[in-house]
Amino acid sequence: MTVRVRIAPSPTGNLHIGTARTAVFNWLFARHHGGQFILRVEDTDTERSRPEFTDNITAGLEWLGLTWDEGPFFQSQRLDLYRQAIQTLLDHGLAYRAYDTSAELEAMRTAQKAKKQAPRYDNRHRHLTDDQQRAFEAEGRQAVIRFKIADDRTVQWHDLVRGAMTWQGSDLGGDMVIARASSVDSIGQPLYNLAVVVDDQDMDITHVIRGEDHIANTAKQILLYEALGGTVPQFAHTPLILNPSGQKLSKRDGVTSISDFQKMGFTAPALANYMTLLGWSPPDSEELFTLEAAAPQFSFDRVNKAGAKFDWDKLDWLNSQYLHDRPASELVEMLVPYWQAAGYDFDLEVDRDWLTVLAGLLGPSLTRLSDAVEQGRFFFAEVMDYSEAATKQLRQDGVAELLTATLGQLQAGASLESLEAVKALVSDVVKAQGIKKGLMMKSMRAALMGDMQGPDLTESWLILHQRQFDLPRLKKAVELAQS
RNA sequence: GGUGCUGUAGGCAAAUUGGUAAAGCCGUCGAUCUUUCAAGUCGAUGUUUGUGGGUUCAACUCCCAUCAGCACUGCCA
Repeated sequence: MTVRVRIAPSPTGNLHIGTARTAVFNWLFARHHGGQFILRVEDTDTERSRPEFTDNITAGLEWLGLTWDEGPFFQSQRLDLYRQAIQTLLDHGLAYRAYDTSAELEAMRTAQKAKKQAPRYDNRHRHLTDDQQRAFEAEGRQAVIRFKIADDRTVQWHDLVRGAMTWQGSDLGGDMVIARASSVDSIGQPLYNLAVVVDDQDMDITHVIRGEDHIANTAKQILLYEALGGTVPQFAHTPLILNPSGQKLSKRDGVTSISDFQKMGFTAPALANYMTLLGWSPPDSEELFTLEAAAPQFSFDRVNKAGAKFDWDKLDWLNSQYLHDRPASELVEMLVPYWQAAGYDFDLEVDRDWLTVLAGLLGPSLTRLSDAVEQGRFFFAEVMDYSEAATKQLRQDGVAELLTATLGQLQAGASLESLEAVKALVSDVVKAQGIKKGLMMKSMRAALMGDMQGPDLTESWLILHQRQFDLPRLKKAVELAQS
């Protein structure tokens, strides 16, 4: 039997990192076993589901490289299937209509809480007589459909991550609602637990891999599988991703959606790599890998049981590792959108080579792609402001002369076609002025960059020279040095 | 309140069936390289596996108790 797994996001928000990590594990497991990875959009909640979220989710999965083999399927298009299943349960006496109003249910729960009892449906409508039913209908009440859960039933399964799991029927909250309220001659909107089981069965899902917040649902779903006469898949409940205080990472924790990470300048391979490391550890302890490389090694034996706190430092480090490895030609493609968004002045067509060199210069010092905005800022404008430290440097003894001499060479048409030429010019000035190279370099850094730190000076100078920004900057620096 | 799950250094984690705990990574600190920053390289730092018992020659691994955290407890998914 081939492995078939699925990711079943609900389009009630953008692709969340928790969902994405679950998708990663599913994808890895499918790839490892040469199985299929299916995308199913769980949009049975028509109130909260939105098409733009579906778009965000599919785009995010694609961006991460989590390509699916089948789908996307939409639950909203499969309602007949669910209604048939519900009808079957009704016909077999495994489900029934309950006429409780929300006020009645609320009153029941508050009473239970007051008595320090666990809130649960007390199955009060499980054995309604025909007369009672007609009476409720006469009142104009609608009915939900509840699936019977026997209190004395014990549900057990072997979880691929957690091992033996046991759940008592009485702890499942009473007979569960599987269809929303509707008039008695119809079946209302099917609910999550029912739809999931029908779909997983219909799609021949062999392994259900999801977050551990679904453990209680699993017990309920197993009962539904049995009632519907299908084989029960295997389950793997993965640990949750936690915030710094140890709670399930949620929207309240700030950045949690994949598209946000993307905007912030994280690369897909680094993010995917990091998500894989959250809860799983590779057998060879090599922590830098692609999803493709991880797949052959992936198994639930090495998935941790405890939740994992999200760590920005490590994500940053992973991202920087990917960035430092990228060739300039590849890097420039990733950086250009950020420079464009920042409104920097360049023409992609004519400046491509120049931009590529710049990307190569900045690459090794980038942590996030967005860092290229700040780090690249002064390459895109003819002149810039001078920092305090730079100004101080420019006003040191001998600096005005040194800059004037350099300026003179440039104006005399000194050619700066290569790094060697720049270096030659530097040593010429150093020799002629009888100064230390350090003073020359620091002063030129101050003059050209307006700051005392930044990327390699020689390379930066060459890049600036290609845009003819070095001359005006030098002029301005001389003025500053003499003031 | 109930049920379930989890508990190894600041974070992620490793440790085949009990057999020298903390490998590896991030972080932090330092050194080094360099015109600077970052990167890189090298080195240092963390201390007994939530706690208390028990079984055993031997326990992170097994048993009991206890504490804490988290998750779930919807006509959301």
